Amino acid sequence: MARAQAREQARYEHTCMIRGDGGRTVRAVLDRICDKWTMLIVATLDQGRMRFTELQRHIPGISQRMLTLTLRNLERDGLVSRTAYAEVPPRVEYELSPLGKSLIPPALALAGWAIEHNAEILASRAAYGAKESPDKEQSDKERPAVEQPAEESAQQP
Amino acid sequence: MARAQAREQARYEHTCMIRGDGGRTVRAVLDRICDKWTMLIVATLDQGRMRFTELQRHIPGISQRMLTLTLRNLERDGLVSRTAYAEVPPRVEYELSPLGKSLIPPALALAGWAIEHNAEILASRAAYGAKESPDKEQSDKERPAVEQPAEESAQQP
DNA sequence: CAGGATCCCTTAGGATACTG
DNA sequence: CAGTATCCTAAGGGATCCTG
Repeated sequence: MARAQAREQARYEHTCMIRGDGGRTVRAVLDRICDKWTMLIVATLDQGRMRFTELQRHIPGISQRMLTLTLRNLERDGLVSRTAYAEVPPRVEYELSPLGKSLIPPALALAGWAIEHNAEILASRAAYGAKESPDKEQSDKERPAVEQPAEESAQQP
Repeated sequence: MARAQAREQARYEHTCMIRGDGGRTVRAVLDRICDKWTMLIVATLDQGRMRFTELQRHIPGISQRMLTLTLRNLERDGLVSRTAYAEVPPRVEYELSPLGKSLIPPALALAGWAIEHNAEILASRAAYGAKESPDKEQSDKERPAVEQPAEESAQQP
């Protein structure tokens, strides 16, 4: 399995990323930022410091395992700071560090792009699905993608 | 396994992303953009139209399977356009669509952030590793992360 | 409450071989 | 050359149970 290692190396070594630096930096950051939850947590914490359970409630789909894990990584990278109060019912609060906050603007840039071009993407996918497989119209379930779930009623059960 | 579905739904439904829209759009885009190769391909194609093999050479670690797959997704989402020439040795060229190009600036924003704050992150991780587990100093291999592989000699074999 | 420890399953993605 | 088809592994991540 040294092969895999080599590949990873190559990915880092090579200079084919958003030009600006070699690209490894960017690659690394993306790897870090792009797991299922990091961005969500950062975005949520951007609304203010919060404690564990609170976070969990603000981020619907997350499991406490993943919350813990991701928070740990963020803490370790210096994006969020963790403060534990030595109280009887334990209380721990998380908060975006300045570094963490600095991630928000670029993130917003991406968000902006997403919002702005969402429709085009949807259209493109529709077109693509239509022309490529007109018969096998099970083109749904292919990928949840960007389609709004038709906000039935935003009320929770 | 309807549970998993429910979770996914929740993730999309909920309004806790980079505020601006509900967040589902962003969530979706991130999901789409953040796999291992999408950004790399987009960045590479930003340097000009390219054919399959060329791309493969420009993106070291990628397998042709992943190249194909990711390209297909990008094409389908309208980020890249594919042109096949009916020639004897088949030739296919890929190129960023306007939509695809529009992704570059926000991507650069993120890249900029990465480059700018790389050092801080590294420092934080070093500090974290040092204080949390001073004995088990196998803190390497934890994550390749952002550390430059000490560009031994950028010459390929 | 805030998490650590386990178990387990799904999936991204690499390796390899085959075709038009 | 530009893929498609298979097979298979590592790992991301969910569910659960347990504790200070």
